[in-house]
Formats: sequence, C-alpha cells, structure tokens
Amino acid sequence: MRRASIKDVAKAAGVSTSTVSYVLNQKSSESISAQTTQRVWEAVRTLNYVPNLNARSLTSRRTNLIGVVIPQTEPGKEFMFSNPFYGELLSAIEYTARRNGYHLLLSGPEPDQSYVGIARNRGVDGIIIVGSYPTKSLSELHQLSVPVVLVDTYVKDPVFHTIGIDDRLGGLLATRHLLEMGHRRIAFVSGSISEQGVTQKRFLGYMDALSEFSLALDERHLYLGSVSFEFAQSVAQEMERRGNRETAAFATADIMGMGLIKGLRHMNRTIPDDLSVVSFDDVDLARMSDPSLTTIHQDIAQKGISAVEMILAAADGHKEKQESILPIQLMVRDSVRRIDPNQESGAF
Amino acid sequence: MRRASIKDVAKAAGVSTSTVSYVLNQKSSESISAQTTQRVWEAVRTLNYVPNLNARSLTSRRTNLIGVVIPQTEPGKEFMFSNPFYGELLSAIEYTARRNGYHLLLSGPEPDQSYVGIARNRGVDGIIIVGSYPTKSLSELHQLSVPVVLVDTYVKDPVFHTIGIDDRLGGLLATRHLLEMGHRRIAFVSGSISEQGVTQKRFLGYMDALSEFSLALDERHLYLGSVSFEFAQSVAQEMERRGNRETAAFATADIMGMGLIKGLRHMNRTIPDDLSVVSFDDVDLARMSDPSLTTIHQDIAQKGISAVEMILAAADGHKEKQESILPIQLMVRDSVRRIDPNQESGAF
DNA sequence: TGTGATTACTGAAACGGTTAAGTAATTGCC
DNA sequence: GGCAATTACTTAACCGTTTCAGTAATCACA
Repeated sequence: MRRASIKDVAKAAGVSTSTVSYVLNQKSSESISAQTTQRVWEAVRTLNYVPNLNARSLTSRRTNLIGVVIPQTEPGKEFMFSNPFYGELLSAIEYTARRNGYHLLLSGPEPDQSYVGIARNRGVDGIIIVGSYPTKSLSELHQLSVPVVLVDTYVKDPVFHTIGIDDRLGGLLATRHLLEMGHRRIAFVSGSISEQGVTQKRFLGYMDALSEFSLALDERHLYLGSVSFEFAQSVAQEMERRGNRETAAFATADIMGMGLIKGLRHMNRTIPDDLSVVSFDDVDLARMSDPSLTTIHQDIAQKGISAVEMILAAADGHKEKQESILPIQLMVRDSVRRIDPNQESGAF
Repeated sequence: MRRASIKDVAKAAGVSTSTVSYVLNQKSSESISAQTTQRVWEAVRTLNYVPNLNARSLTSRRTNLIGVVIPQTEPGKEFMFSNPFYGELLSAIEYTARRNGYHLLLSGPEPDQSYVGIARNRGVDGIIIVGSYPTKSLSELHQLSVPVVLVDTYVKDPVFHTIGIDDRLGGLLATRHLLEMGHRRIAFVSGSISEQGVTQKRFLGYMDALSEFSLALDERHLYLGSVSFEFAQSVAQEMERRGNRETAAFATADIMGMGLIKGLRHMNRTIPDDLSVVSFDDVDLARMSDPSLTTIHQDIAQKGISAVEMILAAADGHKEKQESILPIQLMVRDSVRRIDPNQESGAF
C-alpha cells in the first residue's frame, strides 16, 4: 500500500497527470474547468494524496530546504549545542524557515568533505553556517551557486552574505565597563583565538579598552581554552595558581561566565565581591544565573530570523550581497562591583 | 554553470549513465573493467560530481533523512528549545544520525496538518517525535508506513516504537527524597498535566510518595503553569500569596527548579534554607546552577542515540516494535536540606 | 461561414538518478 | 570447434513531478 502518486490521482479523477498538476499548483496561465478542478480535489482527498517534494524539486530546481550547519563547540566533545546560544539561534531559524514554507536540514560539520555535503548532495536552496571554519571549505562553498549566509564568521572575501554583531565593540564595552568600575587587572577568559572567529574580535576590543585607559596588555591575564562551562570553571584555580591578583574577568561567552562563577564558588570565593565578571551573548541563562550576569546583549533570535530572510531574498533573485550587523548593548546586572582603582590587592 | 549530473560524467568518461551508476555504487553483481572504472572516477573528479540524493531517493525509495519534531514548549512562545533539554537531545540525535549516513530534517509541529508534513511530503525514512501531541495526529502518522519513534510520550496504542524513562518512578524518587529529609508540605511545580505527557506520570509518582508516608494529596500545593523559567519564578510569589508554608518543592524540570530558586532569591529567601528543591532531567544547567540542583538524572544523550538506532533498525527491516526505558537516578546535590518533620513553620 | 482566439484539456519530454533485461565479445570446457 | 558461461557494457523503463507544445472543441466576430 504505497503512497498515492499523482498518477493515482489522475486515474481516479479521470484526467491526465498534467491536469492534476495544474490544479494543484493553481497556475493562472492554464485554464481548468471548475468541474474538473473539483473532481481532482476529491480524488486528492479520498486518496490522501500529498505531492512528493523531492520529486518536485527535480524539475522545479527548488527544494525549499535550508541547510544549517552548527559547529561542535568543542573539538573533543561529541555533541554540539553545549552552548545554549546555538539552541536559541536554531529555534529562531527553524521557526522563521517554517513560516516561509521551508524545512531545515540540520548538520554538524562533516568530517571528510567539510560541511558542504548537505548543500551539494541535497541541493538545498540556501545554507546558513554558524561559526568559523577553515577557509578552504568556504571557497568550496562558493563554487556551488547556492546562497550562503555566514553567521558570526569573519572573512575578508566579500562573497557571502554575512550576519553578525560588532564583536570588537562588544569586547570594548565589556572591558571598558570593568575599567570604569575601577578594575585594572582584568582576566580575559575565552576559547582559542582563531582567525575567522568572533573571539579574536572580542579580544581586540579588550585591548582597545585597555588602551583607552593607557594600560598595556599583560599576557599573564589571558586564559585561553575552549568555549565551555568546564574550562571556565577550571580557570578559577588557574587564576589562583598564577597569582596575578585579577579583580575582574571578561569571559567571552555566558556559559564561561557561569563556569567561572561556579569555579570560584568552589574555592569559597563570591561574585562579585572577590571577582567581577562580564560575559557575552546574553542567553536566557545569563538572567537565570546567580548572580545574574552583567553581559553584552545581542539579539540572538533576530540573528536567526535575518539569516533566513537573507536566504529567502537570495532565492527570490536578489543578487546583491547582504550584510547585517545587529546592535549590541551592555546589560548591567549583578556580577560586577565597583572598586577603588588604587586598591592593590585582588582576590588572588 | 549547473551542477554536473550523471549524464555529464557519462559523456566525459565516454560511457553510458548506467555504467557510471554501477561504478559509483560498486554493485558487486555488475562487472565493470578496471579501466572503465578509473575513467569514470576521473570524470567524477574533474567535473566535481556529487550525486543528487533527492533524485536517487526517487528510485531507491530511501531518503536517508530522519524527521525530527520538537515541540514548542510553550504555546504562546514563538521559539522552541526554551528548555535546554531539547538542545541536548537534538545534539545527540544529530550526531548519531550523521554518523550513520543520515541527515536530519528538523521541524516544529506544523500548525495546520499537525506534524506529519515532513514525513509525508519529504518521504523521510523515519521520524522521531519528542513530547506529547494530540492523539489524532498520531493516528495519522500510523497510516504512513514510516517508522516512528516516540520520545517521552505515553500512548496506550502499542503501535509505535517508544523511548523514555519511568517518569512515575522519577516523581516517586524525587518526592520520597524530600519526605525522607523531613519535608511534609511539598509543592508540586510543573507545566500543565496532559494525558500523554510525562508530567502526569511524574505527578502520579509525587502522589505515590505521599502515600508511602500516609499523606493525602493537598491540592493547594499544586502550582501548574508552563514548563518555563519564568513561570517557575513567578511561583515563588504565588507560594507566599497562598501561605501554605511549604518547606520543599518538586519541580518537574530543571529550568523550573532554577526559576524557583531565582524567584525565591528575589524575595530574599535562600535555597535550601528556606525551601528545598528537587527537580528533573539533570541537564548541564543543573550542575551549573547555584546551589547545584538535586535532581532526577536521566541520560539525555542516550535517549537521542537510542531513538536514532531504533529508526535505523526499522529501516533495515526489523519489524518488531521496540520499547526502551532508560534508567534514572536521584542526584543528590545542594538544593535540599534536612529538617525536623515536626517543625511547624515553613518559609511561607 | 470562415477565421482567429480562447478554453480545456492531453502527450511527451525532462529533471537526475537506478536497475532489469538485453547484447556483443571474449573465455572456458569437453 | 561448438556451445555455454562469463565479462563488459548499453538500452530502456521507471521513480514522481512539472511544463512546453500540441490538439480539439467552442466562441466571437465581421
């Protein structure tokens, strides 16, 4: 008992498959009598017919499929989405896509042929790539003539649509806030700094802020690892070990901010009394945290919505390259306290 | 400059399309000379050819696509995944699927034709449904002859593969722990209790535990709303308003446990001193929370892995209905304190 | 009343693949 | 040396859909 095909419908309605197709697609250029139209719809109903979109895409050259590639945040870790940022982003993408008649083809990066797999062999109408990847895979993508939206990726090549925020400004705002609150020895806690990733920009912002206050970069304040709760948690001990007496930290993701807080608490330190923390992203978690995190807010949902809209526009023939930089904002909450800049001792 | 098709390869290699197809699929039943094989592969390489999986599925009747339906946790909310549980689960599903050569078609429930859309018109090889849905849509699904795995859904009809945990036992373990720690007035904080959802079972477990201690259900201790941080947060005030003097609460999801904690803290109450909390799921968040949550642990990743494996088995012809109940475990952390059962006053 | 439009359809090719059946050439075997 | 089996392909049908190019019938009109 197979799924009914258009042929079954045609037979049941006593017409040709082309007629059925015309009825289904309501082409105004074709004229079909009201009688026939009704007979076709009846057949569709009784046979419980649904068009096969895969077959349709064969001729229409449109799949109504958007590929979404989300990275494993941590190379050693099996599962992605360890950062809730991705969950929130994906939600927005899925919702927007579905509203516009698109489905989502979800994939992590494929080990062998980078991440163009779904684009190439599924013929997606567009592909949204979140995060940074080796440049060579990006150039691969360019050869496919498929709209690509890069989210949170920095590339010089102005070939792809991009959407992101001003990460450097974010780093500046975060660090400046700490400086204005009197902090001078500020840890920089992040994942590894890659060429195309957001972290590098946030780091530049960190340095910008130091410059504003005529401070030199002290590499001993850099704590680089992976974007994960666990790593950030371990940084607390590392800070003590190094003995740099930081009074504040800028963590480049909310989960890292939370990890830091947790790590400090294990050492019986409290936030913000022993260490002020500013983080980045403003995921739901940031508000839920205790103390709630002072963080750089970005509109994660809007990022997803815009990404889909760019694909839709490109699929509708708009050729111009689009580039969107969403606003960000410092959210002052409870994880930073003001100190006397001349006070000599930090928590460590 | 279109994508190369199998015809282009055939022309370039000077053979028929069938030969190319045989080379590509390495059918041992067909004999192709080493020479020809090499020429075909060369053509494939120079033309950068990748088979179109959509076209292939037309004849092979296999799409290598698994549909995943994840609910909007909250009817009024636009975006799903507000509960990190879904992110963790989806991660595991995606990873396992990709490892086995499958891609994921992600969808929220479709407003009009429930959620069978992707199954019907994309011809997925299997569909994983997370959470509970109206029964009528389920019966719809049954008519498609596609393997279906129901995750965290209770249905009497033993038609679908299912995977879940013993939610009733979980409710029992959570509540019993609170009772053993001396609590007698225990709030039940959850989303709405639906027929097929997990909440109902957890509620039954809550009642089981009360029975064990010869306590009657007091409906004043029930706080039902939506599975969200925000609702749980608001429950804190509601508890005070009602004045039932609860000393503990069982929240049926970790985010609700966290919301509760936050809500109480806003009222200058502390956990677990003023209220002990046990929650459910043990998402990463639960460990990160402060105080870390005493919660019912379940292996979320395994849930996803098993779901995919069930689909794979079914796609390979295994017809028997599979049913998996994963173990759970009470994780004792820092959100519960022992009190004297005879002490008369709770926090409220 | 013949002509050109319009209406209401159908036939067939095409999309990119797979595969059963057929064919020609070579090989194995007695 | 003749026949069957094997090797190495090709042809053609088919999967489910769209769409261009017909075709036949009706209609409008001078």
